[in-house]
This record gives sequence, structure tokens and C-alpha cells, in this order.
Amino acid sequence: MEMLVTSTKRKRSRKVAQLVPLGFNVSDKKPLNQNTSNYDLKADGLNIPPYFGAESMLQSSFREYNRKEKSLGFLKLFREHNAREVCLDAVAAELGVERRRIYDIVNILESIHLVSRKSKNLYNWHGLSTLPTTIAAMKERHRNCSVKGETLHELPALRSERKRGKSLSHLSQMFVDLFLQREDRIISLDDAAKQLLLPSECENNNDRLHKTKIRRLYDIANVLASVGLIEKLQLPHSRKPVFRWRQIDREGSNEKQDVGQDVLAVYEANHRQRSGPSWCDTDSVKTSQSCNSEAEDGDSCGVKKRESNTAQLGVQSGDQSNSVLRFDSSHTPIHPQEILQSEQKRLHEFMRKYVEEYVQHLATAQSASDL
DNA sequence: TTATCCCGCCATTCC
DNA sequence: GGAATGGCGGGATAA
Repeated sequence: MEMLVTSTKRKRSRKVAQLVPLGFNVSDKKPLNQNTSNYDLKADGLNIPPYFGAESMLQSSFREYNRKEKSLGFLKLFREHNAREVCLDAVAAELGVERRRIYDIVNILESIHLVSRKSKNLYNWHGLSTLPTTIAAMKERHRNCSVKGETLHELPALRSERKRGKSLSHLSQMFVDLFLQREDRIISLDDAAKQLLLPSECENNNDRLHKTKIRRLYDIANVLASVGLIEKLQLPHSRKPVFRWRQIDREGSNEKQDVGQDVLAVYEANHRQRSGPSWCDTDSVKTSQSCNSEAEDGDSCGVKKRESNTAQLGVQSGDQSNSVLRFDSSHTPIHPQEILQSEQKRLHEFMRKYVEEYVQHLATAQSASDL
């Protein structure tokens, strides 16, 4: 998220590191915590001593500007101090950032009900232990929408979102819904952005809107990752990271989950298929499948594949050499969606096996070379 | 006027 | 060098 101990002018020199007094906003030329000097931070619910930020500043009056030190000290602050309320001014001062930076984070946290607005500048902090309940409710909400055939964009906004704005909060909820509706619980920001573009936004200028959406999703993903709802993973053959939903147990902590490379490879393979030839292109599916057990059959694999499909789905057509149309036992053409799902399932299973064998092969080769 | 929110530029980091 | 990442300011809008 967009929080940093220092800030610099918009036009910055290309320095890797800068020394800036902690707690000072360069553009403002004033200590950021000066306007909190009248705050009784304890009374505001933040259980930290008054002038906590000022003390920190004195203790380490200069800190190296380092972008790798990513923000989100926000959540750390509340875990450590066990606070019940969030005073935006105090948090902004403590972290040495402008308050508008905090709004973004709070809006996202609000979408998963970790905080709720109490009054101006003050939010209730519900704690991470509420997450399982929240997620269960979101799943239920998603299920209801699926039953009604509604899309993500038609999800009812929360009460707090009905007034102007709160788009970040709503976007955050839709992002979570994307995970909940996916079997593999993995998605890249690029994919998410594409799916979360409103129909009206797809019409023109969608490249700019797509980039903006990705920018917002970075913010959301960082916050969700910081509370442990998702985790960032690197695909084996791509620089593009993906985010994976993490299971949360009833105590609000994450269940231990192993993320095998095979899972990612399957995601990658599926992703390539989706963004490449159409899933309805049975030939493209057949090609990948034919490389498995039928590989040794040479060019007969295509024929075998078709025969196999015929047997399984009951292909029946007037001219089998040209038509791919498939029929069920009552001679009714099978709906494309059914074909699509069937082929997806088969490819998914094939890729799982393939990656398993591939990893096994590499391991064997490695141990052989070690000897 | 102030609080809040949205947008997107562009610097930095990473591969 | 280009893609990923994220800091940050301008400006709009609601209260």
C-alpha cells in the first residue's frame, strides 16, 4: 500500500536511497505529527503513549529511504498495541504519511469488515479474529448471487458504500469474490483487472482503465496479503506474479498450506489456454492431451482422441471427418458449455499428472547426476 | 472549509 | 530495457 516513512517531491531524482528525517514530509516542509500534538492518543483508542511518533523520530532521527520497506506498518501497529479504535490522524502521524494515504487502506479493511467507521477520523478496529466470519458471509453472498445468475458487478454494495465513492472498497470485495469463485483460488492482477472492468469501461480506452484498475488492485492485494487473506506467488515461467487465496481457520490464523509448483504450473497452463486459442477449439485441447499417453502412437493420436471423445460423449454426426458436433444418447447436440467444462476438466487433470511426472523426472535426473 | 475519495503519473525496483 | 511495483500529488466531491 502507499505508505512510506518518508515522502519526496513528485519530480524525484533517480536516487536509490535518500536520507530524509523520519516523520517529515518533504513537500510539506513540516513534521507530519505536529498536528497530533493535541491528541491524547490513548483517549483516541490507540494505546500508545502521546508523542509516540515524535519519540520514534528522535530515537532514529534519520532513516534511509528504502522502497523495499513496504508500508503496512499500519496493521503491525494495531497488532502490537492491541488497539480497539483507529484514529487516522494518529496513525498517519505515527507512520509519517499523509492522512489520505490511510484512507485507501482503511477503505480496503472496511470491505472485509476489519474496521468500521465510528466517527470523523475514527474507526473501530474489529481484529483479525473476525475474518473467518466475514469470509463465510462473503461466500454465502457470492453463492446467492451465483444462484440468481448475477455477475460480480451486480453484487449489492454494502450500506457504507451506497453513498458516493467507496469504489476501492467495492473493488476489494469483487476481488475477493474472484478468488471465491475460482477452483484453484489463484489469480493474477492482470486477469483480475480484466474481469473487474465494468462493461461500460470495456468499450473504449480500456487500456488506460485496465492499467488504472491494476494500480488499484496492487493496493488491495497488498492490504489483503498483509492481513493474511492472500499470498503472492511467482509463476515458474513468468515474471508475472499471481495471488493465491489462503484458508483461514476459526481462530483467524492461516492454515498451513503447501503451494506446489504443480499447482502453479496448472494455473499457468490454464491461463495460457484461456488467453490463447479458445477453449471451444477442441483441436487445441486435443493437442495438449495427445501428448500424454498417446504420444507413442504418433499421428494416430488425433484420431484416437476423437474416438475417445466419441465414446465418452456420444459423438454422432453426419460427416464425422468435418463435424465436431457431439450428441447425447437422445441425439440432441450437447451444449457447448458442457463440452467446455468437460474439456477443461480433462486438461486440468492431464496437466496435474504431467507436472507430477515432470517433477519426478527432474528429481530422478538430478539424483542421477549427483551420483 | 475540511474530510474523503479517485485517478494516474512517474520514480524505483527487479529480472 | 521493459515490466512490475508503489509513492505521491492534483483535483473532485460530499459533508
